[in-house]
Amino acid sequence: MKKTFVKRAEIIKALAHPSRLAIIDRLEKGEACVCELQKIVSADISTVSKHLSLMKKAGLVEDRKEGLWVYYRLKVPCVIRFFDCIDAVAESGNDINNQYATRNIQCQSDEVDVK
Amino acid sequence: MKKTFVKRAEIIKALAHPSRLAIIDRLEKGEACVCELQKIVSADISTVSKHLSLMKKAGLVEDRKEGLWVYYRLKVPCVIRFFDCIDAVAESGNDINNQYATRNIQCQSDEVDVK
DNA sequence: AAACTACTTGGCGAAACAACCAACTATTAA
DNA sequence: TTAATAGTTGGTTGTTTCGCCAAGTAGTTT
Repeated sequence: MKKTFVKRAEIIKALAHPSRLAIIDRLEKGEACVCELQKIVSADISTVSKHLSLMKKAGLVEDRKEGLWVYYRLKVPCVIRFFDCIDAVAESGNDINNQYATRNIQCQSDEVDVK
Repeated sequence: MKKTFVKRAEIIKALAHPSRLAIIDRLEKGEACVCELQKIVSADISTVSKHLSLMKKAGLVEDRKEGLWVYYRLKVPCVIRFFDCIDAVAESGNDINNQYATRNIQCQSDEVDVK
């Protein structure tokens, strides 16, 4: 398995959780302390902390300590842009006549499977 | 937890595996039968089949049967574009002095250059 | 100093995931 | 009809992930 795919999967896995996506969504607006993020995902603070250290390890966020608080922020904000595409996947879920004129596949769209 | 995040996580999870990323990479070039994809990921064909049905369930791919073969293709090709960003995360991984001026958001880091 | 707050880490049980093998369906070929 | 090929599905086993609790660290306040 090519190393690139392993590395990519590692990072994508760090995105693949509702709470972590909610955290990222919040961080798009700027940095936040763990205590604030906890309120957003409403889980135990230790759980939130683990989500954050996982994302930090993956390179998605960085942190900064100030007094009693630890502030997290997005490290590579481009991830946000991706959600439009992900939402498009979600949308296409029920769309049977979904044609992607884009190069993609020279598929005969009459073969679209019916669920 | 907002429903959007759950749905997004479901789709992103379907991307979060090296073999599945390798498959998507291949499908960018056009549809392929399971037998071809198996060669690429070199796993048992049943394993590959399960990866595919998982991605199909998530709405990432569609299939088409022809004779003895089942051809899979990307359903929403935009996912491919995301990998540039993911690779940027990978690149930034060891960069300790990666400052996004606190607010990090307005930064044009979307332009972060890869490879 | 002790008490308090914000956070991290270790550990545990439950659930989800991954990969294989075996058995099955479906189509084609002999 | 029998055999062969392509793929899917069920079952098992081992691994990873998740979320909580309990305990620990590190600053802050009194």
